Amino acid sequence: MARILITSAIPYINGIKHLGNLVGSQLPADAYARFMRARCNEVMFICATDEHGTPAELAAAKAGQPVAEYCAAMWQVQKDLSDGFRLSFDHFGRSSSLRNRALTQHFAGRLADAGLIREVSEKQVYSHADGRFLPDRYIEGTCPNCGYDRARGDQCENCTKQLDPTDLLNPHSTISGSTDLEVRETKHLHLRQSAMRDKLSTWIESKTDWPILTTSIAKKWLNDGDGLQDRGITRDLDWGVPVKRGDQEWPGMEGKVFYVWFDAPIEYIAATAEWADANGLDDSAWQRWWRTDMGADDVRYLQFMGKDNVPFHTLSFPATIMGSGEPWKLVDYIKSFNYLNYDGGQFSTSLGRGVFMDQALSILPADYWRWWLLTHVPENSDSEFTWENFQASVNKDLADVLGNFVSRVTKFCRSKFGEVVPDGGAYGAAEQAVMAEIATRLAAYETHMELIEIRKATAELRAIWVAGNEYLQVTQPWATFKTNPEAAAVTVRFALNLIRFYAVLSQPFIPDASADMLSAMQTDDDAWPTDINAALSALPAGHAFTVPEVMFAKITDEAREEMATRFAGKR
RNA sequence: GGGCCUGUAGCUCAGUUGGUUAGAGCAGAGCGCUCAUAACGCUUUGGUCGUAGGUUCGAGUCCUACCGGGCCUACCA
Repeated sequence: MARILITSAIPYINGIKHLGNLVGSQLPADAYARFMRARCNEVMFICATDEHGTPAELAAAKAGQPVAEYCAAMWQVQKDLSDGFRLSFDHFGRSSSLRNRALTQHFAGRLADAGLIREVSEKQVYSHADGRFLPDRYIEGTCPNCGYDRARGDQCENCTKQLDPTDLLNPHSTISGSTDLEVRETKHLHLRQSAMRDKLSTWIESKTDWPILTTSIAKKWLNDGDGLQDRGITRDLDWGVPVKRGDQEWPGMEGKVFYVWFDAPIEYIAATAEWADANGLDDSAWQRWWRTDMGADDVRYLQFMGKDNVPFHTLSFPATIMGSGEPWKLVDYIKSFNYLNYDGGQFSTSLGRGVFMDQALSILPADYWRWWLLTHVPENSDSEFTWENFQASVNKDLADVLGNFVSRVTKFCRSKFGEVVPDGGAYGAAEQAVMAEIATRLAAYETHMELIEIRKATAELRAIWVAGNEYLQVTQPWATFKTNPEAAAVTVRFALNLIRFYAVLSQPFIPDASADMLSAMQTDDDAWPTDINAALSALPAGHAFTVPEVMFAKITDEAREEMATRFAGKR
């Protein structure tokens, strides 16, 4: 039994996430966590909301709520949705927790003690009307290079020239529209990532088994231009972790907070501490996952994230961990994902384009979405959601191949033998042949999951379902029942056992359907199979079962067309 | 501008260190079955592997150029 720590990138607090966000980290992480638990490993699966930063403050203002109140409400919304999608986090934390506040301040203090923090005086744009400093992209004006009148302070979208806010002609705040802006001197802390460049580079170079997507992004940042740059880790905001040096005040930093990207990854650790607190456990309970001097030396730690998160997880956060000089657990494997597009374009939160998590659950059960998303997870390149593909995939795989298998077997048995596993005869050549095929495919499925090749694993699982239908075609119990009822009994007994077996193997991907199958088979034996023969004999003759309701209703053409229209844009 | 990823059947994708006739699922065609959600099974039609060169006994795989798609480029997170 291994100990496996899994973290999913933490979703930002300002609204409901779309399916592209879900499939880019939380969902594949969940399938992996479920698989690893099923294999009897000790798993700690952590997620949280990322609550700090300017967008949260603005979203709260727009909602007319204090930011803390807004975040608390949105945390509950996101928590309910993650429950709705059956995301099996051991804890779903909040980056605004006191645990994270203390840990973030602790890390900053350690980094300062190690000489890895320097104070930098820089010029920032202050908006009097908004009463705040403005991040570069919240300032718009006319591009001095091309004359485009909606160029942002960080870059002109029209000519792609990189800009400073002070370069813009006629700059104004995108929040209030005010032109009453002023450049002010302000002091900030920078993390001296450049001082750790060689150490980080050596570490990344050693990770030869990581996805190319992960390492190529890290190497780009390490080697581009003058190499890895220092990074500001504080902001002039109200909402965030107050800047402190450990538990001491930090002279000159009064009223400032840490930058979200500094405290967000630390929340992985803090959320595990929150988990311990919530379960009435002491500090050693979470430290054994995170401190290599307190039991975490045998932990395997995996992170799941979209590609946009890679620089922070391969460089900034490791710099924080390494720079602390304390024995914190470093990540062992980073699985990164490309993007999911929506029907020829991108999902867009601002335009309301695509399907959002709350809408998805209001239309169809979680398993439908989980199955489609996990069979199309963008592991190698961006992938695309279309309603036609979704309908075809779900109807064929879930309704026809799996659902109908359960239906035909249980209904046939009920009509010929009653609602009990039939007695008589013994498994023969046909059953052995199926078990041989399944054993091969199960091994492939397990290997793919261990390597986090989710798509390939789903393909094997589907093939295992198909094997059940092939088996029925070969043995034809509806025919043998007329001449040799005992042969039909063997077939049905084996097929009923396949249903339980499918429930166990399918659980990482479609947990609700899996539970329904177990319930219909009236068993709670969900042990992962090690001996195929034994696993397919778990339900003995005489064992009672029930015929389940239709497990997966099909998506009709009319419903598909209606949904395609409804989600085309403007939420 | 720079960097990275990507282009394989109508669609979605596999193709391990270059090695016989390039695979799967869906869609299409034909046949079979009738227990089942008009479900299932079998067979089968589709590809000069983005284009043009090159290396090699041999290239989907390696190199170069070009074309198309995408991402990143450090103050959104």
